[in-house]
Amino acid sequence: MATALQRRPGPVNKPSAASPSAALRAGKPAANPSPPLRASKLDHILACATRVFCEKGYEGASIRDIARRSRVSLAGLYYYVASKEELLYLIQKHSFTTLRARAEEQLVSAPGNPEARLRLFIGNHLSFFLQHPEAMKVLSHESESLTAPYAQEVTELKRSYYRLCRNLLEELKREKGLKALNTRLAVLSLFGMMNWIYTWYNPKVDPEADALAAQMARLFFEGVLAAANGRGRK
Amino acid sequence: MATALQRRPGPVNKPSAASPSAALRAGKPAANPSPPLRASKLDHILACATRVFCEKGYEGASIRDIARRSRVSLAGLYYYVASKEELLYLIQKHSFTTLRARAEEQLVSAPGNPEARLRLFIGNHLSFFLQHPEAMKVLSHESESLTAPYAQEVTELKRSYYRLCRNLLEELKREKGLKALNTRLAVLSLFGMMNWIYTWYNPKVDPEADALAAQMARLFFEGVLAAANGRGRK
DNA sequence: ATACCTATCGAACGTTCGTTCAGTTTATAA
DNA sequence: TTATAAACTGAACGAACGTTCGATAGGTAT
Repeated sequence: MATALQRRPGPVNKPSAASPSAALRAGKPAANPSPPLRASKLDHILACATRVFCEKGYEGASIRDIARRSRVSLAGLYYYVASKEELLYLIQKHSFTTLRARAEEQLVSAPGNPEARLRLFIGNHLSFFLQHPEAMKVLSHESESLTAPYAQEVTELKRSYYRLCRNLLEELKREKGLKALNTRLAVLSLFGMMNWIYTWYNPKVDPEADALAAQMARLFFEGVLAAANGRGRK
Repeated sequence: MATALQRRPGPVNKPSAASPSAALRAGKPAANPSPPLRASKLDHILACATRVFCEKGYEGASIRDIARRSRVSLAGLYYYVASKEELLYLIQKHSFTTLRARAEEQLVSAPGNPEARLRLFIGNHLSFFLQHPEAMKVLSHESESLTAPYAQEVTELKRSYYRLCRNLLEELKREKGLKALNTRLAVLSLFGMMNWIYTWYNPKVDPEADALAAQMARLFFEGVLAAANGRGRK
């Protein structure tokens, strides 16, 4: 999971120690502390950091907030992570990777019909969104908070995910002969609909993921299919 | 323009001085400095603050950044504004107020047809968005950054703007008998499409405001009109 | 001249920030 | 038991933060 990027930037002045996260993920949890934490403490820290970033924003959150929330000492955090920025990077990378992996997983075992495949994509995006609201808010809201070396890799992931969706729409365009369809604009509008959800979704009022996906998909498809041909109304 | 809220919160320990911004806006620019700034220095400061908040985010931006950008000394800023938060508040309030005012202005002198009126609303939102991209990004991105007393007033503005749009859609629903239409979901999806633009819009690649509005409106209407009746496809 | 506002600023206040370091404890291996 | 490395921490570092204060000009009114 850790690429060359993981240890390149940042100070990390003790080159003797191998990547601690790698050491942790390997079988040996080593020490004494309470059983619940042993398995993978980095994951625990990342989960806490996600919630803190979600609540206060990346810049507004302090490392001390995260240390308090995860019940690790301030200095202890730096045993697992090189910097505050790396925390955000790991969160975004992990979220995007699993989001895209799920989408691809659903698509390989799916019908060839472009419209059905797009529906799957939308359903996957929204169900993931509502299953991990904090992570998705951090993904949506802090997309500009990473700098030089970290930002590139996440941007790459984002682009490939966007491309996946746009390719599906372009298949649909070909199949249905929608000459006038601006696929870039349509896909970005679709992402706008979906990613904006974190600003308004209220589980007490709004439908669950499946129904939400169905409604948004219907709105999107009827719009795309009807509007992209002649301008005539229904 | 300044309501009771303007001077209530924050320290402002010199009760003798009247609201400086009010004093400024009144006819007397008073002093010596270069002609271009005299007219309304607060507006100049707000414009600079908007750009800084847009570039670095509210939490990531420092008062010193804004002072440097507006060529006012650090302490000088506090002659015009009580706090950093008031800067954001004034920006958001001003943007929302003029956005809503424009929309209402367009709607009073418009045809009674609900669909045409909604098209006007969308066109107004997008043209304002692309005319003031920095301000709209600050509006979209920093909607959670204000706290107790300030946040309420801006939330109120936002709600009334949202209500304006939703009422238009409910008129359409009634007119066309769209029994199955969830207007809350539809309106929030529309705002999602529109407000997400700040994350991707590129003037070199993407259409201008009018064309953009036309395309998004078409996508939205065809989707709403076709999808809200029976589930049948075209 | 005197008094009084408006507008402005340099310098500092106290606090919080991300990060570091020297040191301690704990678990494993010899 | 002793040596070694992993896991962890209290205390501090320097820098940056939002904000305040005392002082200083210039303009206007008396």
